[in-house]
Amino acid sequence: MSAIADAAGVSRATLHRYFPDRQALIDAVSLQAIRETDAAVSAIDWEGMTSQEYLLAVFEAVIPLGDRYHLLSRAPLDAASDAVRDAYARQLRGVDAMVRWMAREGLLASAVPAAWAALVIDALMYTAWTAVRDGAVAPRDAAALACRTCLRGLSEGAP
Amino acid sequence: MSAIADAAGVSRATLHRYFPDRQALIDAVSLQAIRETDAAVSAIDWEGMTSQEYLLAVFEAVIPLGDRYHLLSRAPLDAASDAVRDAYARQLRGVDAMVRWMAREGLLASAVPAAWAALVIDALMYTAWTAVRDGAVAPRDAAALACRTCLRGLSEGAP
DNA sequence: TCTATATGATACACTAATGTCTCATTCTGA
DNA sequence: TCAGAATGAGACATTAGTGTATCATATAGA
Repeated sequence: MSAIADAAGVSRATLHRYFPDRQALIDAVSLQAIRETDAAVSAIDWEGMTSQEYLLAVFEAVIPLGDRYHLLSRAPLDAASDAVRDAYARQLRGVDAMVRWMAREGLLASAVPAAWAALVIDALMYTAWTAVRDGAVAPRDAAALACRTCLRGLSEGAP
Repeated sequence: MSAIADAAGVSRATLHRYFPDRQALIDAVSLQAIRETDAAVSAIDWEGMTSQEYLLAVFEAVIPLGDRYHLLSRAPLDAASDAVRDAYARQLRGVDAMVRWMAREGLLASAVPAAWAALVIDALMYTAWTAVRDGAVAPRDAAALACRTCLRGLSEGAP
């Protein structure tokens, strides 16, 4: 809390006035992250898109928001408020819906369970962000690389 | 430390006799995890294997060891001892070597940087383990799924 | 059996962090 | 200008956790 107050250029007392305790702050930051992500994804006009194009658009929209989730990944979800848990569950359902769309368009190999596809999409989003952050991949390439890795990785065919 | 001592069926005092402080314990567990992984990977007889077969064998050997790394992922690496940092760097070089082998055999698309390939392999190993742990994927399928996702995801071709 | 070693239980000092409170100061808007 | 609101600085009590030390007991091996 001290470090956060310092980084915000604010005294610790003021921080506690806005967020009574630690968990309230974490909840607020979590909700903010989820809302930003929702907004970025909702802004995509998917009319007339294939699911491939949509997936790429989602990667492009979400990867730059990776820093919102970085610290949050250490915050135990079961300590969060109901609002945060609900919002998070909604996000997961969004990924599932995308996977079902991909499946309808025949982009999922029969050997690939939907649950695995959703996990891979999540994991590659996070990996793409860390790759950009650490300079392993150029920011302009990250979304295309991650999207391509998902699409080919999950689709039918050999190898 | 108290929780660990309890889980080990040992008093906190005894725990401190074996590991003087917290960091010593984390270092010991880290080294153990890395050595177990090294042993599992070294046990693979890669003579006459293609890099594809080798990658599958590595996934099969390493995924069951995921729990060794789970808690460690929260331990800041720069607080670790030199021995741990060295061992970890060696492991990363091992992944790089595997990626170079795959590249020599033409399994890496020209659009896919080696650094991205290494990150994807790492990420999917961890994802496969969590998928098994959470029951999203059957243990016997995990390695094949992750390996397949890597190989197709990183290789040349459309989509 | 006897001795050395390992362990458990417990107490202790110390640190870091959290959350609360008070009071003086600053700023903001009518 | 002036009143109300926001902030900063600092003190305070509380808690959790860490590492150390001590002593009695249990255990194993010669």
